[in-house]
Amino acid sequence: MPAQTWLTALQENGYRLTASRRAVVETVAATHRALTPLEVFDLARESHPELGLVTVYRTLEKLEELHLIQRVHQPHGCQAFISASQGHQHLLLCRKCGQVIFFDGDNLDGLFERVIQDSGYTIQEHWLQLFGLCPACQTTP
Amino acid sequence: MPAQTWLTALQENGYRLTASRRAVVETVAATHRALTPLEVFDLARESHPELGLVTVYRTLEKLEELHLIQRVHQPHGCQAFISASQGHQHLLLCRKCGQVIFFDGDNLDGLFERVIQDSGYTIQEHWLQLFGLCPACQTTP
DNA sequence: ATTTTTATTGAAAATCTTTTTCATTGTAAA
DNA sequence: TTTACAATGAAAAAGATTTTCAATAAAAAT
Repeated sequence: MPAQTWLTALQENGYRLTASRRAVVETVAATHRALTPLEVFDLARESHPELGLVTVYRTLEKLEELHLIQRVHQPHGCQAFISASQGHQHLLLCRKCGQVIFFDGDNLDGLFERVIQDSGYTIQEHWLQLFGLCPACQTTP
Repeated sequence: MPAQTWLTALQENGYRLTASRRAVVETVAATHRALTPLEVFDLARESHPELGLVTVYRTLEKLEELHLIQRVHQPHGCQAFISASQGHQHLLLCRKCGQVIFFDGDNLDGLFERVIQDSGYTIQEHWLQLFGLCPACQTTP
């Protein structure tokens, strides 16, 4: 949502502010579902037709590096991105419309503890994603 | 591990038993880390040099369809597969050597319940993956 | 304001991965 | 055996992503 925040973040990290980047950022920030690079390209070109696909790839790369967006993994593919508003969050995706909502799962610690005990592994990172139907898509068949 | 079981499963589902399929199945069944199609190809060709990459793709597709293998999602890519021994399981991956172990997380139900309440979504499926270091890789820097 | 420096851009080409096509081969059923 | 047709591998096609490069534009220096 906060397109301006992202632009500022890019600038603060030594990246220049360009019309192309602005178009990409505004597109991703305004969309509440995961978008592939090609989808970003098509949407962003509506407001900035000169945009090149390469720039979309490069901008998404930087946004991911700054943790402003995160990759969404789905059975069909894993090249879609969505705004990663606040820190580490888990995803709940609607299988029909693609709408994504975030939630945090604080109570995973007990499980992790058990797995660490049993396996001898150290745990550095985790992914949790749920798939289902959003309220709207439950009613429309 | 049970290469023969997989071959039987393929046969029972109307697929023919060929030397190429055997080579792919044995390779995946014998490996305890996720393999990409290309890695399967290279490994399987050691014992069956006539194997074509296309057949690897096609065989992996069938094994996945029969739930004998499952896709492993990692930051670097999501085209790797690993044996899916028993039903739905969660993954714990070593970031250094790639070794994968499975665990089940029965106590996620409370979390799911809360998310269902809060979001209004129905939940059909979930993915949980942990990343860390296996005991061996913790000591070798 | 103007100039200078240099990151960024988009088009085209190159790379990689995956899928399709198709004539040939090999498996399983008759 | 013979027959039917699923499965194969090579080559081509299709897609996705990355690299190259000359031109451009943003920010810094003047």
